Amino acid sequence: MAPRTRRSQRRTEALSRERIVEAAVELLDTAGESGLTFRALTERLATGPGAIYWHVADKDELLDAATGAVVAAALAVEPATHAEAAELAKPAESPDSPQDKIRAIAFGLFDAIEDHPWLPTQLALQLSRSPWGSVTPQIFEGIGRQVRALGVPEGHWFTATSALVHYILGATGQNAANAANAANTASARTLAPDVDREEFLDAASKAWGELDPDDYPFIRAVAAQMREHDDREQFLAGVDLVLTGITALHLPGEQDRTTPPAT
Amino acid sequence: MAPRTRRSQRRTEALSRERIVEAAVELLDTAGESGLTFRALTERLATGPGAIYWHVADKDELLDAATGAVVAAALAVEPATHAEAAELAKPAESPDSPQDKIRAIAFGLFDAIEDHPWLPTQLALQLSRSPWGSVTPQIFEGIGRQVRALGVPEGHWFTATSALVHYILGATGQNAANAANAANTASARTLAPDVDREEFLDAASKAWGELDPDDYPFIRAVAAQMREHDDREQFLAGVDLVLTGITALHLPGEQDRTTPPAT
DNA sequence: TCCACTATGGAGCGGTGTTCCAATACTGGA
DNA sequence: TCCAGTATTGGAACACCGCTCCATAGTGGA
Repeated sequence: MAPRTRRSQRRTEALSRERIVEAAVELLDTAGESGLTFRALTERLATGPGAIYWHVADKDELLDAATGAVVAAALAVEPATHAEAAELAKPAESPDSPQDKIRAIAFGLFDAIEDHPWLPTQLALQLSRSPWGSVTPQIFEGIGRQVRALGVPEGHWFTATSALVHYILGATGQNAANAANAANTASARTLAPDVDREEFLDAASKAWGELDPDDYPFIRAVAAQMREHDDREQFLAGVDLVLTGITALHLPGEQDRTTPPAT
Repeated sequence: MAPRTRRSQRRTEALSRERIVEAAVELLDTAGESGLTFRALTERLATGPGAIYWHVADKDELLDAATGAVVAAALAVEPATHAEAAELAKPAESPDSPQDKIRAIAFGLFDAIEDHPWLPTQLALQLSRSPWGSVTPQIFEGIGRQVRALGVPEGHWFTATSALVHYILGATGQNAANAANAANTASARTLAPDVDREEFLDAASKAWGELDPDDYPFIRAVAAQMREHDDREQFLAGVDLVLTGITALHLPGEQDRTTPPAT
């Protein structure tokens, strides 16, 4: 059982589930997924494993909680923060449209991986391990409300929402690797603009380019675009693609409100 | 280094990377992800860890190889095997259309999780860990060729293919949990039709239905559909949704060839 | 004052991935 | 045919992990 009431102060700040989760997130951020260890955690919190296990059942549960906390923070950001990206692509569209809100959620998660490179892996794990956990529903709910607001008929809510969520989580995950590289060196947003990100993409697209041309003609063909693409733009294009599918399929009267044919 | 030439027979079948990967897949299938242990592997192959490490660098590399082998097998199945599902939804469409081939690939992977419940987790992990590995390109290439065949302009190949691949892998993953349950009891295809699958979905949708109605109104609303939906049908609907987005966005002249407005 | 209960920290257990190394199987050349 | 020398093997040992168990300390109520 967990502590029920808050008690008087101790010499050191009392241990709590929140403090543990917070420490776990920091460890994940600074030391990577393999850095989150009960040993490291006990050292950081100046306690023993037993104390931690009184607040948390499992390492899995701890990972769940850490992921949930980060996702909640990412979803709680002011939607306007990410409006730039949305307006970047559709200046003519109402800024409060469900489409824009979906894009805002998507970018909220997309941007969260910059500080938390371990996020996509955990999201993917929890999606395929326990979809009914505490974190997947957060995302599903956020996207789903906007799908409903779009006017999608109720019978298709699940499919439409799933398509969006899966794309967002998948694409976010694919971009995790480079983000991890960028984050490992110095503060991410500084000038020195991703020297090793280039290096990394070089290696990746080189690896793809070196695949057997007979077996992988398509991949070799897109390897070039891979190197030049802008992550956020590409990501947004994918979200809009799914949005287009939803509106074209379920809102026959409103195709014009979605992305016009690309240039 | 790996063995270069095949040698004469030994008393026991010579150890080889193939034999190791094969054993790993069997262990994963029968004992789950936690069942793949170097100890279990050495016992099954009647050897020591050192011998295995001469053929395989890492446990990660072993998992990669196992995943790659299973994916290759799944993609190699006769496309007609899964045509049923495609025709189920669009009897009027040419059976060899790129759309149908994409659906066939999707169902190939979808069906593979029945025998290999660990697949989606590994796919998700490798997608977010090393997208340039040996398994992601296989899927990307297969889907990408059909995207190209659809007539999508080259500049959008990457986005369109990504959207499809991410949806397929994500949705496959989400369905992994129930499949795992179904597989754990007796042979999967037998009569006794998923007693515990129902049980499982009950628990899942019940858990969703019990979420705080104030925080999760949307999820509670779809929890009902969740229980009744047919996995394959739902999965197909998602694939078609993305396909519709692709054609509507990039092939303005051919919307009529894709899914008509649902009933 | 005593007691039941919450909460803590540490010793230690079983198990894991991995390394290291001595011993063996095998090969090509003398 | 024998003999280096390399390719391959099996097993002991290591460092580390998640986790359990337990003796103990703090706390509030009777």
